[in-house]
Amino acid sequence: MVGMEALAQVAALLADKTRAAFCGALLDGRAWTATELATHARVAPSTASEHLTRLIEGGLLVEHRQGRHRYVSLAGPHVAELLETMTAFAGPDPKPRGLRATSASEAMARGRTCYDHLAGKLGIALKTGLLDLGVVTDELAITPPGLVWLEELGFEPSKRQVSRACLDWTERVPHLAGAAGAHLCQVFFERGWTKRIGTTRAVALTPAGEQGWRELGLTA
Amino acid sequence: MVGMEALAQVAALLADKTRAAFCGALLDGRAWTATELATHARVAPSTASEHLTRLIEGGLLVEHRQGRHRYVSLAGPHVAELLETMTAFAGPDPKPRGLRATSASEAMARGRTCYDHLAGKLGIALKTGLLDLGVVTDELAITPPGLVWLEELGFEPSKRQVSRACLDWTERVPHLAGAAGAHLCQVFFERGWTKRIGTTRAVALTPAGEQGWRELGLTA
DNA sequence: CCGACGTTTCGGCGCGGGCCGAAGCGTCCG
DNA sequence: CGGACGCTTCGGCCCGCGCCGAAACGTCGG
Repeated sequence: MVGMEALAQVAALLADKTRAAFCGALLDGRAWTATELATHARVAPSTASEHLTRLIEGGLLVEHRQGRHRYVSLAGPHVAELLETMTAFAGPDPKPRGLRATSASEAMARGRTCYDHLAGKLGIALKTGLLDLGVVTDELAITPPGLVWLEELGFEPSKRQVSRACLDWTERVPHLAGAAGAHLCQVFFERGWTKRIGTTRAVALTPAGEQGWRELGLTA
Repeated sequence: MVGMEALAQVAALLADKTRAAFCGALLDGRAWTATELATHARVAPSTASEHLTRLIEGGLLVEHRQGRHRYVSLAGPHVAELLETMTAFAGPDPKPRGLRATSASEAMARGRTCYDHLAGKLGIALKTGLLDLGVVTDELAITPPGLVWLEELGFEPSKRQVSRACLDWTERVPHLAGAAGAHLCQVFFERGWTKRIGTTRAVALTPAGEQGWRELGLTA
């Protein structure tokens, strides 16, 4: 037996820094066009096009053509989970250099989306709040009363795993992922409790959000 | 920002099928010598030596020199977890070809170690048994009475995460990993309840093991 | 219908890296 | 002490692949 060829193929897709940068950008959970990604990773459009084709064929990305645009996004939560695990292992990139980059990375540290759930200090605040309320355990499993609490917020269990620990890159502590984390994140956006900062992944709690969280028994 | 270079570096280490095969072999949790791995992956010793150096420098493997031998093993549970996640995503290799290979892979399907815990049908049997006993929840979190049950078997909580779901490659269902899974596996080996088949990763329940499991309330 | 634009295909360049064999070094054992 | 053995280092080969620019195609808007 030799084995592990399938693993090597997936790894090869992520072993190129341009493709890895694409995936990192797509971790915001939104769809990007080919040119946006090319600009972001500083490569020619033709190069980006080839990379995207390979990532799609490898099952990491899905595309969604619209007119002359080619939108791509992560193929699902399982891809986000894969990227999270690998990033948690590899550690974040060092060196945010320059004033602009520094303030941007500070905003990301305060709060951001991690595919479909909240991360950063905001994500940790949510987690500790849920822990105090008894919605989740220390290991981020949903408690029986916690499930009721979630269902009052419109949560419906599905085939997807309810909760999952996702190691926070900046805080170095796990935060809440999985279906429950995604649902809460979605509810917060729908109610205007959280808002994206510009067009980045960074997220902030609005004044309405601070009040809403207090009413739920959470603390920002 | 470009980002994700660290991830790309780790991915590059696993993107080569020879290095991936090394890691796959080491997933049995034991230490292998350089030549054993070279033979296993069908490359020259010189080639293997270079690969090992890179994997060690990358933090995936640790070495342990003993006389003229160079033993290597996975650097820890976090590496096993990384490999599991990637394998779960990539899917197992197809094609076990030949009679010998087929019977070997059937033995692996019946029971094997997955780094430091049980996997295969045996691992799933353990999981469903623990579920029936109320030791773990559906999502593989340890229940409070379950923790007591484990401590009666000599388990001591540590810094390591108590329980974790690990997707079983052959059964396509999660089984118990983490500190609890590792402890149970260790206890079973110590008591002679499980035994390795030859020098492979495959594991079988001994007659003593069947009785022991029954006394604990588990079913094989 | 024409020009701008996003994307794709193709050819070609250059580098990185996986592989081997030969040679050398340290260890073990008779 | 000498030969066998496990491992490493080095040189060299070659393939794969990431990159670009040029050219072509389809879409959109005026």
